[in-house]
Formats: sequence, structure tokens, C-alpha cells
Amino acid sequence: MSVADRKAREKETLKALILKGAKKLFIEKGIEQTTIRNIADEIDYSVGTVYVYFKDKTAILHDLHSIGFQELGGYFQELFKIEDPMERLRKMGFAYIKFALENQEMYDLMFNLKAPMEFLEKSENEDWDEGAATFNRVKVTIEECINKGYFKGHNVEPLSFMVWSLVHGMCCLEIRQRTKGVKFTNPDTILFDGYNEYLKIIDKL
Amino acid sequence: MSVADRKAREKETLKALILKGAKKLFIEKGIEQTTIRNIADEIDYSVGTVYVYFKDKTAILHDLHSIGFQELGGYFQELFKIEDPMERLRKMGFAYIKFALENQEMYDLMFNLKAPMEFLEKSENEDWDEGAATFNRVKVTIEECINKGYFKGHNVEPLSFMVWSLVHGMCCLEIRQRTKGVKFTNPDTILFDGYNEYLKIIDKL
DNA sequence: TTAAAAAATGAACGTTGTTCAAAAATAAAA
DNA sequence: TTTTATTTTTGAACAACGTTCATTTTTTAA
Repeated sequence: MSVADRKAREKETLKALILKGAKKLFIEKGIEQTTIRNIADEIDYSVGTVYVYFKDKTAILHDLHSIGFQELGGYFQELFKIEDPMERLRKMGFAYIKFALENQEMYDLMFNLKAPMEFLEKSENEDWDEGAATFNRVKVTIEECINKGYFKGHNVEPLSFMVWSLVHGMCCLEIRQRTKGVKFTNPDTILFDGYNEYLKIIDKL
Repeated sequence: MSVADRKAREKETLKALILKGAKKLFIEKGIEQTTIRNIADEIDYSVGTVYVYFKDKTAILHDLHSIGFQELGGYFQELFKIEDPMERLRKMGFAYIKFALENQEMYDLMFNLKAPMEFLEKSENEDWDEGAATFNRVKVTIEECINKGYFKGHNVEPLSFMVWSLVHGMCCLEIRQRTKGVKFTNPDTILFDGYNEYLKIIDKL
């Protein structure tokens, strides 16, 4: 166990500490309202130190966006024990919405903010692996549905994209306050009421 | 025609000039990249003048968001000449997507940015009239569909919300670069391919 | 021509993300 | 142990941001 090894471990620890502090503040007071100085204060380090461990703010946001996908993975954990792909698809949408509502700021970061994508564009690895992997779980499930005779006459990829868009759109409108603006009859349940309409539809296909 | 009247008209003209300059810059270089100083420079006025006519940046963004809804109305113009509500519904989604793709920055402002909603919260009129009115056009059309015997077993409002979410979600993922991240087989047509899957589905209902 | 009112101005303030020479802490060498 | 070299941390300083407001300029009324 060399000194270099320990130093490397300590670097990782501090990096994780910064991310932890950032996440806490993001959830507490919003991403836009959180400054690098806030983050530095939160973990009792100076601003300069934050910039030693992260190139800029988009780097922090990108790393946190990746953590968000890990957490979303947690919500999906149980799903792949479900054999019936249609049942799995139904539950997957629920889990997705649940994650979005329980982790609004993280969801926003993962699927709405420009920062994580801007970071990718500037970095050498241009691929959005997290997003692609998550989308693939939907695609695989829908493929199984098709193989079982569901969704006759449909194409896997565009259909998967449509399903993703449907749940994403609902979460998006909710998180960005657009459901509050349109005065629904039942504002508190509109997301699940909307999702139920979708469930009714796929039951017929 | 009193002096006061002319003054009032001149005030409106300058307000419109500021909005016009702001919109031009927003489209040219993005909303986030446009500063009040940029806008003032663009129209050859000082920063201070901008603040005489608008309380703050969210006021500019809100007014521009309203203009966006007028423009979206233009895309919807022809639609209500279509008698068949199902055909109108199909075309409405297309028009919506077309508007979103041709006016990405404006669409973002209307349905994604927090500024217009923050402005509403602070103002006395808390209602998002523009959004509610636009949603109502979808709702009315779907109601007509139901009256004609389509969408049996479905509820107007949640179903309308679901349809809105579906197209909004697609536009959102596209505009916020999430479709570029997930490497689709046909990235250039995925939005319309996805929308076609939706069309296939409602044809069966 | 002069006084009053309205409109336009831009320097100045507090904050932001970011940088970087200097200081402090740690490791290696003597 | 003491000295030297390396690594880590620091916070003052910078440019740019949204915003304010005392001052100046322009316009209107007297």
C-alpha cells in the first residue's frame, strides 16, 4: 500500500465529499441557487480546492447526473425480476415517475439541464452512456413484448422512444410547474391519472 | 389625440423594440448567453432604459413567452377548419412538433424555463392563461373525438394531458440534446418515427 | 424664454464562476 | 532530527452578470 495509493484514495474521498455537499445543497435550495462558494462552505474547504478536483461547474453537474442515473437504477432494481414484459413495462413507468417526483432536482439535472450534455461535448468521450443504458432497458422490455405478440405492427425503437417521451413529458411538465399553471380538475393526481390512460391503451395492444 | 396618448404609444413601441431585440439575440445566441447589456446594445439604448420598461429579466422572458404562444397559435390557425376531430388531433401534434423544432429557443422558454412561471408567481395574476388556453384546444378536440365514439373508456382531461405529455416529451428530449445522446438508428427522423407510432395507436382506439 | 416633468443614462454595487501566485501541509532526503 | 522537495490548500483578484439610482438630457407646459 504505497503513499501514492493512499493519496489517490484521499483524492477520491474529497471528490466524493464535494459531490455529496453539492447534492445536499442542490436538493435543499435548487441547483441554480447553489454557488461554488456555497459548496465550498458546506464542506469547509476553500473555493480553490473545489477547482482542483473539478474542472468547472459542469463537471460537478455531470458527475452528479451520473450519480442520479445510479439512483434511478435502484428504482429499477426489482423490475427485472418480473418475467412478464408487459407487467414490467407498466411498473417501469411507475418507477420512473416515482423517481422523478421524489428526486425532482436530480431528475431535472439528468434529463433537462444543458450542463451534463455540454460537459460531454467538451470531453473526449462524447457518448451519453447513462442515458443510452437506461433507454436500452425500456427498449429490451418492449422488444420482449413484441416477441410475445404485443404491439403488432410497431417498431421497437420508435415505440420505445414514444413511451419514454410520454412519461418524461409528464414528469417534465410537473417539475417545471406547467401542470400547476393549467388548472386541472385533480391537480394532485393528474400525473397518475394521465399514466393510467396510457396503461388502458397498452392493454389493448 | 393628446400628448399623453402619444407618449403611451411610444412607450409601447419601445417596449416592443426591447422584446424584438431580445428575441433576436435569444434565437441567435441562446437565452442563457444573452445579457441585458447585449439587448441594450442591440437596440442602441442603455441598460438603465431596459429597466425602465421591464421590472427585471423574468418580465422580459415572460412577455416573450406570451409572444411565443401567439406564434404557436399561428401554427394552429388552419387546424380548426378541419371538421374531423381525429384528423385535427393528428395534425395538431404535427404542428406542435413543427413549432418546437423551428422555434427551439422559444419553445424552451414557453414550456421548460422557470422564469415565466416565477414571474407569474410574483405578479398579481397567478394564472398561466397562455398554457391553459393552448391545452384547452387539445382538450376540446379530444372531447369531440370522444363524442364521436372514439377513445371509449377514457377520460378527457387525463387523456389530453397524456397526449400533450407525449409530444412535449419528444420535443423536450430533442431540444435538450437527449436524443443526440442516445444513439438512435435514425436520429434525424426519430421524432416523426416516434410520433407515427402514436398515430398508429390512436387509429386503433 | 423659462420652469417643470419625463425619459434616458451609465457609474457603481453585490454576486457569480474562475484563476493562480502564494502559503501551508506533507513526504522524502540528509 | 533537520532540511529540502513535493503536494495540497488557500483566498485575493478578475471579468462579467443583473440590478439600482442619482444625475443628465430631452421634451412639454407655462
